[in-house]
Amino acid sequence: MTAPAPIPGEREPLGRRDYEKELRDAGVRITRPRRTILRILSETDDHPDALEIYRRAIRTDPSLSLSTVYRTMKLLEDRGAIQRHAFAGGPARFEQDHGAHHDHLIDIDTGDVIEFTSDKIEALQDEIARSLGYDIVHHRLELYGRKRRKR
Amino acid sequence: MTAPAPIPGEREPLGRRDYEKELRDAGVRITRPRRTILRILSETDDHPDALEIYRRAIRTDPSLSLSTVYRTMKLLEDRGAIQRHAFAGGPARFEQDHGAHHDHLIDIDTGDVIEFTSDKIEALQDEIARSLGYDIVHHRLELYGRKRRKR
DNA sequence: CTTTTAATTGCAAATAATTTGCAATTGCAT
DNA sequence: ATGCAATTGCAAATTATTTGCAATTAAAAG
Repeated sequence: MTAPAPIPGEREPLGRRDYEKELRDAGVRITRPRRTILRILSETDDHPDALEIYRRAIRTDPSLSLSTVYRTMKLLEDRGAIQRHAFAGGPARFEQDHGAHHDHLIDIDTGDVIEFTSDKIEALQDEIARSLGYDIVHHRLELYGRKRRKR
Repeated sequence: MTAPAPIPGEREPLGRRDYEKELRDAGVRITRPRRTILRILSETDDHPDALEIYRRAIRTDPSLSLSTVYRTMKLLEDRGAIQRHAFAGGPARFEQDHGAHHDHLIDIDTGDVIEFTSDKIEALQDEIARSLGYDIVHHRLELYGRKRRKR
């Protein structure tokens, strides 16, 4: 399958990592299910969970199984190709790792996820951890909010 | 594990909240299991999960069941008596709601939880959400770290 | 203090999300 | 093309939590 033509006006990442090549070079076999899943991840801008990835995947390859989705997510996470997020009260959701760290604002009404970054917050986090005698290995900052009503 | 240090001059709840009375006044029946669980929560400074609360509870009342722990946690959460935290990759952990909001630093080696607050971070979060057109309903800030080795 | 009765409980079974054992299949180096 | 270890699909297992239901119990009423 060829990648679909880019939709005019749609946001596209500037430089896209070639995960298929990266993985192959790392000695990972590129199988049909993996190719399918990688394509789905590269085509989406949202943060689908495993079941949603599975649903999209079987449109292309009906024999692909949910366990393979889970196994592949694990593999991709370990290789740094994707990020796993456990938002409040729901299944894990995934997104391609596009390099730049960011935090999330989750719309509690729709489940929509908006990404943001704040160097100031990052700096404050480091400062706090240091003052408590710790080094931060990773962190999780999630804002759960509701769209502000115009008034 | 560590409660936030009381800030001198700042208003703090004088004694502990009397949850038993609060709940009774709210029309909640005070049963043996509930009394047991409330006592366990009030006696601990850590963030136990449901199973751990259950284990501690059956030392007092061996007939108490895990489902009752879960049901009681739900009830207490709804009444604002406890807070539920879903730290990365594990079961929900609970703590009595002692009023003051705080965030958590989790020791990735031991599971220990250190509480902290930062007005600056809170303010920045509000600012970010507002700029994205949202009002924050709640948030989650967790730092996962490792104790700094002296050098 | 007994009666009354609806809330609560314990237990087992159900769910939800994810993982795993295993035999069959497949990528890819030869 | 061939061989074989990696990978897959499927079903069953696990983990965390919830729920249906009959039995029990708190607390209101008498």
